[in-house]
Amino acid sequence: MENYQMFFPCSSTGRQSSFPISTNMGSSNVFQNLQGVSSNGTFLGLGTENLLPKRSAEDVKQPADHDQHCPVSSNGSFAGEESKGKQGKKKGEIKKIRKPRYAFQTRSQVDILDDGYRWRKYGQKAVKNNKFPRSYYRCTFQGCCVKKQVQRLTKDEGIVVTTYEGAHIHPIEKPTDNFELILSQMQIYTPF
DNA sequence: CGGTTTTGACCGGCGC
DNA sequence: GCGCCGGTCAAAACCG
Repeated sequence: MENYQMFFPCSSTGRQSSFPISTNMGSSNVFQNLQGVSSNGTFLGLGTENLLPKRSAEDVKQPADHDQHCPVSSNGSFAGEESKGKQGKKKGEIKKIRKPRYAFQTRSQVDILDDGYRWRKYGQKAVKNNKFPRSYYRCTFQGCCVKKQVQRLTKDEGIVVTTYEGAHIHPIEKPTDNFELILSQMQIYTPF
């Protein structure tokens, strides 16, 4: 892996903090950060807000008390119980609760950034106004339903946009290289 | 042989 | 109601 440049939208404080992690910080790289990337309607509602229909905004009493109500069976085919009727529109009281999503841009040659977790790809879609497909990944740890999607920008194909959804319920399984170090430094520099 | 990727189908939300 | 679109499913292929 080479040099990373990450931009974190931290809207909890109202502003957004961005700091590059790079070996060539000197180069002028002023990327629009994620909440502005929606110019083509590709990425919407990023940040710490829940992507909920606005009418159910008051129903969101439990933001993240127990994230792991995702039924993950052992062999990857999650939601295995409940029969498998996909069209059966199972009991409707459990609404689809969107977890907050966090995204950052990375300048990298490769799409797959080794962040220490193990991911399984479960989908890939072509997106409008973008010649690169978007890949959908899910954390393979049992009970952990963190998802991420990876997409390369058309405007600058050296940039990979990674969007995380949810929080891991387990430590990093495969601490590789210095990414853990980078993460620790990020916590140090984070202004809260 | 078990886990992962691929890929077309399917589903729900939303705008018209 | 219909069609578009983003997201997910799941079976088959792939791979170690």
